[in-house]
Amino acid sequence: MPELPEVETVVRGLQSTIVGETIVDLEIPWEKALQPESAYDSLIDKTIRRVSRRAKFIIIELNIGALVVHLRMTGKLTPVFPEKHITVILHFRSGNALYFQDMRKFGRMVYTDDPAELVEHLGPEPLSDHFTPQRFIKMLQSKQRIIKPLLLDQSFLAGLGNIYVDEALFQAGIHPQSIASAIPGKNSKLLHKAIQNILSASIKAQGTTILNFSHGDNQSGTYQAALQVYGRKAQSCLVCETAIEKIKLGQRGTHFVQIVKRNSKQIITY
DNA sequence: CGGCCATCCTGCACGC
DNA sequence: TGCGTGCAGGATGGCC
Repeated sequence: MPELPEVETVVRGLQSTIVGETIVDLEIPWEKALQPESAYDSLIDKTIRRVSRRAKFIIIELNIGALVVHLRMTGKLTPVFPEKHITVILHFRSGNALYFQDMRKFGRMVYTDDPAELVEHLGPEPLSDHFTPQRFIKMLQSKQRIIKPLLLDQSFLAGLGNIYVDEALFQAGIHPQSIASAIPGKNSKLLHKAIQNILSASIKAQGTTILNFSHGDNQSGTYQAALQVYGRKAQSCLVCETAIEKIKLGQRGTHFVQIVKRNSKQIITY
């Protein structure tokens, strides 16, 4: 499922393929995927000026307004014709096209005059200069919530999903059920560093590809090879050989190990 | 405010 | 082989 690094990878691809294209027609095989209803008319004859990202949202700026896209679980934006699960097609004057493909149909495209409004509820970007360790420590200190669901809350911190949250907590040696405000500053700082390191490394690897759906020359990332705990239930921890546990936390599969013995590092519940 | 649940969807793994 | 069931999950919204 696309999280920040995967969306960043998609955006970089789009920047070199669709900027400058003018939309001349649309096909909408799955009506719900494009909103509002008036979007069809709004998009005709619009030219793509720039493509950017805010957390997991893709912002396709047009000469008037913008198309804000969220891929959710299984959405993909590709210039290559996908055989199945197409929800929206943008046809360009050049003859090229952009296909919105989404097996589970959760993804959405929204045309808006004011894209900023659609992303104003989001917390800080984890890789921005504004997201300092000091700020993160303060953010955690003010929350009595369980750390894992808190990190998944996009209004708290924007861009992390289930995979990278499990990985970051493991790397920082913090139990996913810890109460945020009880985590010592020193460990919050480690978590901040883990979040940034993991996201940066994953962007470099062009993201994580967990589910590859048979055929499809999808541009797949390689970060899955670097995952330490996600999807490794009952396998042994790569640091200490303890079996990785999987529990349900806030309705999400959650992977962790109780104790990491080597380096005398321990997964601690605060 | 936080916790919990349902909703949206489909494909796949599983048991029989 | 094929059927039924459960599970996966990002975001939102309703309820307590």
